[in-house]
Amino acid sequence: MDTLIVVLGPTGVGKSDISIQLAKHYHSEIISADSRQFFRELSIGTAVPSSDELQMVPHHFIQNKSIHDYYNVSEYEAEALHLINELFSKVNPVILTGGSMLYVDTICNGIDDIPTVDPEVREDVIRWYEKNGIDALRERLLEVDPAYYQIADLNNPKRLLHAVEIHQMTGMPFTSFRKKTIKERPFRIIKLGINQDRTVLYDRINERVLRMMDAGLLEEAMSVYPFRNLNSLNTVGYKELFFYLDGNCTLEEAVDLIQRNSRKYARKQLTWFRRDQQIEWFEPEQIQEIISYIDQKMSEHE
RNA sequence: GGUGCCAUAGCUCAGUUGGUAGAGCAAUGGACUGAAAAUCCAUGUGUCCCCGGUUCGAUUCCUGGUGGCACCA
Repeated sequence: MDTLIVVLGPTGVGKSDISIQLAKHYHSEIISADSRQFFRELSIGTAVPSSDELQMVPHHFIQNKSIHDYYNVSEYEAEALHLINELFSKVNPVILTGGSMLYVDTICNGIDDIPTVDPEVREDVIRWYEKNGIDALRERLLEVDPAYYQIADLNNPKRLLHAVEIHQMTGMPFTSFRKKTIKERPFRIIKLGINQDRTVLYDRINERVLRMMDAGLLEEAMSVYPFRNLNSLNTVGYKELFFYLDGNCTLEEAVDLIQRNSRKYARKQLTWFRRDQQIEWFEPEQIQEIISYIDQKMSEHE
């Protein structure tokens, strides 16, 4: 039976390492589910695997896009699923690894078919919101999609904006597209969570940020500084350095902030993963246990 | 050695005209369907440095101690 092994866990825990070991062991290939490693202009701050590592095992969805490209989870779902099926013709299992919760979830459970919003519509709705404020946005949502108004996070402008822009573009309420149906996949999914003691993880994250700075993160940030308003650059490790380059804080403060925001990101990832009962958790050094777990799972109802 | 100031949450500090205390940051929990490393929500009990005194009651006032800082020798 075709099997997708999903390696997930907080940033900095060592997912790449484990994925590479697994890929070597199973003669497999790695698909990244990391929403910032897609961008070829970013490498130090997104901790993409080293060129040595990339040569050891074939990787996919690493630096295959530009920061200037529009990209979203749905496109990723289509492209990644296509590739997964292609890979199954030559390797099994296939390994999916990455910390972007929504992206991982989309591969495992699918995402509803919601129209992509035209850039003009998006611009228009954002301008309207900036002019009229969040109260008006709520009222507008209540008018065009009362069902969503009931369940939406009314403090979160992004949620409200999306529902409104979908309506403006299609004339249909957002909830008529948002079914939250779970798509059945034609392959088995084994979810491996990698985690470790929080203080050890935080130390690792803090050190990794310092190593990124030594490796030239500031120079990398400067090279994309002209485009700092792009969504793809609203990213930990870059936004803080832009803040420094704008003259709003010292470099030391910016590095501090990167460390703190990385820790917060790790915590947020753990919050998301915690509720997923299908995940089997391991420590980073338990590679042997992980392999036996996979073998055991793969031998079940062949 | 003398004098003065300070000691309160993990950190920086506020405050209680005497009725056992609260901000920022850190930390923690949660939400999440095309911007997701994004965005949004929630959570503050701590020997108020120690011993003693005054008081119905002391973290607050007083004596002494300990530690830190500053100035004078």
